[in-house]
Amino acid sequence: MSWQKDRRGERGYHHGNLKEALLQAALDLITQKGPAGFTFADAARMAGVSPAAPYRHFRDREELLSSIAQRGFEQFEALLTQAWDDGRPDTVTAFERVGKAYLAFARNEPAFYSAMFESGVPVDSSPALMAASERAFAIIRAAAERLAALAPPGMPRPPAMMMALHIWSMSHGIASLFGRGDAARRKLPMSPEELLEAEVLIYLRGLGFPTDRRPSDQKPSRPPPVPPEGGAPSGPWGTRK
Amino acid sequence: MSWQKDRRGERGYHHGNLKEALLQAALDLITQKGPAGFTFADAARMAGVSPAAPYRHFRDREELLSSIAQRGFEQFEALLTQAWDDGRPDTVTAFERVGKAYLAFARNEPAFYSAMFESGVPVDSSPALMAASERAFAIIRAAAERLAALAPPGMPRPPAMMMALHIWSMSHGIASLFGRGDAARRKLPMSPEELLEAEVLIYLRGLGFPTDRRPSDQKPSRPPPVPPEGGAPSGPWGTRK
DNA sequence: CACCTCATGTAAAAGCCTTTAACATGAGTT
DNA sequence: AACTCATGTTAAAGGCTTTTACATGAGGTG
Repeated sequence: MSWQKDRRGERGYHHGNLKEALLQAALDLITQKGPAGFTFADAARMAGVSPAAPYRHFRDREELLSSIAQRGFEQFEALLTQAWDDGRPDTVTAFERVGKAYLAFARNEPAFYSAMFESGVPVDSSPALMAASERAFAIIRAAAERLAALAPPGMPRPPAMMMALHIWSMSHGIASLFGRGDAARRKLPMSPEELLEAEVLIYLRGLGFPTDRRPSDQKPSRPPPVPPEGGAPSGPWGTRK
Repeated sequence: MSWQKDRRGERGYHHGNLKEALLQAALDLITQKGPAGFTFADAARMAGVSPAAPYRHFRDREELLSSIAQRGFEQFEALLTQAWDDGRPDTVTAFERVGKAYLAFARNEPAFYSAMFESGVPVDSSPALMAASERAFAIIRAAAERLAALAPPGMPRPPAMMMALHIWSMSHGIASLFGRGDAARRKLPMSPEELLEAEVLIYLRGLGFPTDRRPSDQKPSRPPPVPPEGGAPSGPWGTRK
């Protein structure tokens, strides 16, 4: 925030930090009007420069969008990394934190999120973007890898890569359909977080994980054949019918 | 196709079927250049009318997009209905057909799909759009309802609505991330269909469904505690490790 | 059949965006 | 002090969107 003109509107011929200012302006605009509504000229205006100035920093409007998407993936990766926390305190807990972080990102950074996934910018539009995207996914993949190692033996077990893609698609599907607090298009009878948590729990149970509550990291000797004796409600969706 | 001008380019002052022509043109344009690249003027040009003509049929560009999205949902609903086929020959088979239909729609009708989900048009932008969207989801919901009724007792069981949302989010997540053959952004080590099928199978197993192969519609008396004796590989992802 | 009228098109114009080209400034270097 | 190159500016071409005023002609009326 310190790049701003010296106090009152003053600013020499040169901006001093136009690239950053443009990225920030674009982000704000996307937040307000969606990735489609954002305009190169608007961003320039917001930064206080002429409409041609941005071309010194970005080949065109799409390159700006792509840069934003790239930064989005970088922040996304940081957030996921932090959520994963290398699997502490236990793999499953950390894993679910990653899912929630995914939703949190979509909700808290809708501008980034839409630049990343809904702006029409192809991931392969730049190698840097592609790389950033892959680094972010690598976190999910690493988490899936660890989780896969815990899967009870004796159960058919998909490759870790596939598990990672499953988790990614669940998170992404929920975030896309119901995720953004503001642009939330559809009404839900529950929070996206609850929805995702339940989905992941059922999925993990399908892989043989015990899911009655926080399981420890020790592999169970067998898959849990039956829910906790007697029929007390379990799982995140309340009482069974 | 019969509305066309009388043979060779001739066309009176009036077009005769401009609204349809515009919708079709827009669809073609979106297919080629994405929902962002499509232009009102382009559609007019393609239909052979002046740039102002479309305004006699659509309030603005967004209303055209919204109309396309609406038709998309209608076709989507029809496709899902057909896939579901009221649960024949058995609920699980039909259910998986619905998932595949979802992916097929995304792949075969990318223009509709992006107008529906990625064009920035909010579902609540028109009551008709909202209604069409809800009718499509209702198919998934109905299928989930039937499936839920089959879930083995003795297992915690989420509401059918939640199951429907889970299935929707899985399908949508995969379709969005990996779905479009052409605009396919990311490489996958398998087809989206395989990915989704595996995901749904694991999910259903998590709900206590037997998934070793086509289960019949009769409820099993107990959840299947252990995979088929002996350890022959099962499930859609090959041998277990 | 002559006449009316209204939906549907056209033309023209205002306003905004994008992008390029030619020119201006001034920060950092020598 | 002089140079130079990155970074801004102005001007202009070309599109798109949207509105306004006007034109056409299809279908209904008497």
